[in-house]
Amino acid sequence: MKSENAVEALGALAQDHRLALFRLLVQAGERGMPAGAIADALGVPNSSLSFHLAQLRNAGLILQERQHRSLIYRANYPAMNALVDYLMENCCAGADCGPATACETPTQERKSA
Amino acid sequence: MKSENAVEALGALAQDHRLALFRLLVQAGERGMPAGAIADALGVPNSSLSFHLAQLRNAGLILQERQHRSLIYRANYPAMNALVDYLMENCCAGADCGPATACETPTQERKSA
DNA sequence: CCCTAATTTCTATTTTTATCGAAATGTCAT
DNA sequence: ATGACATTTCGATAAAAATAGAAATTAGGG
Repeated sequence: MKSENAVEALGALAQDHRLALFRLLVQAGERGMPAGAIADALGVPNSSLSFHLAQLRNAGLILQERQHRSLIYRANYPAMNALVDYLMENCCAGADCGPATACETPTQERKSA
Repeated sequence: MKSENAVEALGALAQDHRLALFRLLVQAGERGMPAGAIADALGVPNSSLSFHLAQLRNAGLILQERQHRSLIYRANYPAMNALVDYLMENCCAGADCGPATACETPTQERKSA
């Protein structure tokens, strides 16, 4: 992961509404949520929510998919993992300090886990 | 961890110089680094560095300690872990997706690990 | 004590970000 | 095609953050 991407991702998360939004999607899992339901859950006007969704999407932290009339958003777990790994890279000057996190979901299911 | 703290911490990390600075300290380990050495490593003017150090410190991500004439800064690993845990809390709608990260160092060494 | 070194605070300027109403877009149902 | 719904884009305003020089602070060495 490049520094620029990490800064962008962190910046996307560094805001009340967006942090709440991202965590909502993280907790919602692979199924995701439509924009309208998110707006209701957060109590943010549509236009504002749309702005924040775009920020998170630009940062690569969430994914968008159309389903009928709604746009469904879901967390990009690999991106989240990459960000956390970047933050903790080469942690602790070589001291043994536990494995890096990973959040694997059925759809992703690579070799590991 | 409260939402406010998380936003503050993420905001502190969402900036080129500060992200580089934090990662530098994360990698430096418990020994930490004096402000001057950090300024050299990052090529940032003292006054700017001081500003950024204060941001990270306010966010609780780094710790300060005086040693002779220098101020030594080091990463606050528990704070980093708490932030990551907050981000990933109740991840994946109950799907099994690996344990939360932890970065433990000799000085911290609590019950776990 | 005084001098030097390390770092921070002050101040002013520029750049970036958040907010939300109103209008535009795109999608489906009839 | 027409109407209704879900969501985004536009535009203007208000608020927050980054930058760096110069002055002030703090601690140690002689």
